[in-house]
Amino acid sequence: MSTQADPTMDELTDLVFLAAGRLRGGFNTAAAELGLPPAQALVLTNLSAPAPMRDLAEWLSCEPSNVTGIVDGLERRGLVIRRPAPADRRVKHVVLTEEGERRREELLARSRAQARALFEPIGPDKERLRDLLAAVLAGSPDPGKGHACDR
Amino acid sequence: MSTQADPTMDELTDLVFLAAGRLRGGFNTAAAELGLPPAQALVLTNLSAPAPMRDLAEWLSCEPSNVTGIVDGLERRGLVIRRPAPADRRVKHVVLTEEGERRREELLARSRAQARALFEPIGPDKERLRDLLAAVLAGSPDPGKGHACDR
DNA sequence: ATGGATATTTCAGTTCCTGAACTACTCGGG
DNA sequence: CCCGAGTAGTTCAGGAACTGAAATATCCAT
Repeated sequence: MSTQADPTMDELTDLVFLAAGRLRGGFNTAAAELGLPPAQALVLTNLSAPAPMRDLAEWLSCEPSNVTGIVDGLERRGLVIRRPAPADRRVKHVVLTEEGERRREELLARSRAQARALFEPIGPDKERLRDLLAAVLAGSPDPGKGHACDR
Repeated sequence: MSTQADPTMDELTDLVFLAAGRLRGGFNTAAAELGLPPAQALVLTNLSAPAPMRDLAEWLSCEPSNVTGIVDGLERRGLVIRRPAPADRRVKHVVLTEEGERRREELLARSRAQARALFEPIGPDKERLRDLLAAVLAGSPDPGKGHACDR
């Protein structure tokens, strides 16, 4: 296993970060326009259905104690409520309000528009790019601490 | 310009975020092992040569006032000093100390190792992936606020 | 009923980040 | 030479994200 510099590899990591940065920049801008800080907006996108705090923490790759604060913010803004799960009253489901649903749709729409604009240049090669990235990610298991935050 | 859902596009954005998340997770872990918070580690990697605060802010896509705090942290840790530029005494160059240089090398080594591990699965297709991403990024200009932070 | 797990919260402490106001310096024109 | 416009950096107040440890409430198996 060589430890030499690998220019292609370095370019590749830079490009992945740059591409993610563009997407994230667009997402954060869209979130800000809707009056949402990044982490709260990120959680919102993940609420296609009610979800326990625990799942959100796992999805965000962060400590559960952190999720408390983020969901507090969403609750303050009236976009979400906590509903104790009937089956197990320890767990609380985070559920979108009507306003939360609206805000989420708007956020997704804007986010997708950003993505479309970014990937426009390669047009037909979209599938090829997707397959390559999928192969990369299928390769090694998630080592945790991915930290989706600041999408 | 259609506003319909585009499954390929959505997969693509998810994959880019996932890939970036893996890299970032590895980077943050490496940084933590070296006793550095993410943003400070990130700045460290960008100091291949002394740089004015201004340039760092631009590279990070953040406000100059933010860089002050980050560089303060690096200075507290003795990894960096501020040196007024002789040509223009308004600007301060951020310069690595000996220890800073060592820490930077170690950080880069670990970061590159992570990247190698991640991209291993696609082996020979590395170049193809790089070219596709390069094409994507060459397409539209940087709208700013990319926020490289939390690499 | 007891005790060991699990879900969430609370709290203290750090880091990151913005926007506005401020200091220090540069540089061109009168 | 001095003045004013512009630029680099800092300071300050405030918000948001994050961790780790300790506390609370609940579940479940014995």
